[in-house]
Amino acid sequence: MLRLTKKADYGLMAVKLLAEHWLRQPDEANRALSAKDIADAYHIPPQLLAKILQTLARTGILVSHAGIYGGYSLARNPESITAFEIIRAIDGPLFITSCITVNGNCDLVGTCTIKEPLSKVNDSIREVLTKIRMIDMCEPPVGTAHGHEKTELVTLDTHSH
Amino acid sequence: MLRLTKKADYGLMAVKLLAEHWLRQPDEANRALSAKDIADAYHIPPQLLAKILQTLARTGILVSHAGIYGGYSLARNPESITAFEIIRAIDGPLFITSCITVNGNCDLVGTCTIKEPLSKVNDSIREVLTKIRMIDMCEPPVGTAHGHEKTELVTLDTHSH
DNA sequence: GCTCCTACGACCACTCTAGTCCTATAATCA
DNA sequence: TGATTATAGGACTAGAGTGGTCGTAGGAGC
Repeated sequence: MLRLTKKADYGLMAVKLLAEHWLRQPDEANRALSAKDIADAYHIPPQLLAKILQTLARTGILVSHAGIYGGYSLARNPESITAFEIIRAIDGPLFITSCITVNGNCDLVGTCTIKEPLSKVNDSIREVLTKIRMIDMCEPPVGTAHGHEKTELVTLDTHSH
Repeated sequence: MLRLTKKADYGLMAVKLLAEHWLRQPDEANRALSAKDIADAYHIPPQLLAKILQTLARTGILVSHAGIYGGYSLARNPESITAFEIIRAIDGPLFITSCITVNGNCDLVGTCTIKEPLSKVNDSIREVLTKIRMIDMCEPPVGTAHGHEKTELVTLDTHSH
């Protein structure tokens, strides 16, 4: 239950990578990564990721640059971009129940009695997601200093199966 | 995004009604309501609700009584039943990302970098839902006293768009 | 034995998700 | 100018999940 779509997952991963790239590139010029670069890094279908990045660009979270050496980069610095923004841009507005919709419609107008208690859950989730800034999701040790390997990012999948 | 299924909605509404019924019926005998009673009260498809209630009975949240004057009633008192239990019984376990699954599987094993930050979101949501007890969702003033209107619950849809 | 209820498997229409394909357009470089 | 590399976005599709129905079996009370 309550699963995000894969698109939102992909979007978060992409923006996280762009944020890390941003932190490693002090000059504004080289901050762009192409959709294909990001897709390759995570083994995501490139065309699908491209669409997601386009959506994020349309929302103003990313900026796009067409042409050779083009790609996507953050529109703002990664401190001001929250997980909530990204998820909402991709998956649409947050409504935990079928009752609560953009215009307040409900199939069960008048008979639904759980709308009010669950709208608090709504708010809580939004709050939690808003507190997660992209900079918080980046790898802490700044990277370039001591032979930062990409594979180091993979630390917590010690699962079987 | 992050919407519960209608089944979970229905389940919550049903258990809420059963909880209120429980509070109004001091004697254990008359605490059961049939699936049809509840479905009629909320204009929910009766057969669908029946399945939901069966699921909740199988999970131990409700107890069922076949035969005439049968139906469903709470298996425990409404203070000890949480929204989380009900939702999980109906919609399955809580995993916000496609990455986090029951056995830790991930399509993107090794490349997914957002699993760890989002598992905290997972925990937060679980905590919020666990704090909501069914008794908290019941109408406070015992209801029958002063012409209690259902429509009063609908208060927070002042959205445009 | 009749009636009212739960129990449950099978089935179906519909929507959403994830992904592909194709064409158009913009920017850079030789 | 033309080739290349990139974004932009519409059309489409297989498959999964959701919401709901139908039919049948069986338990309980009168």
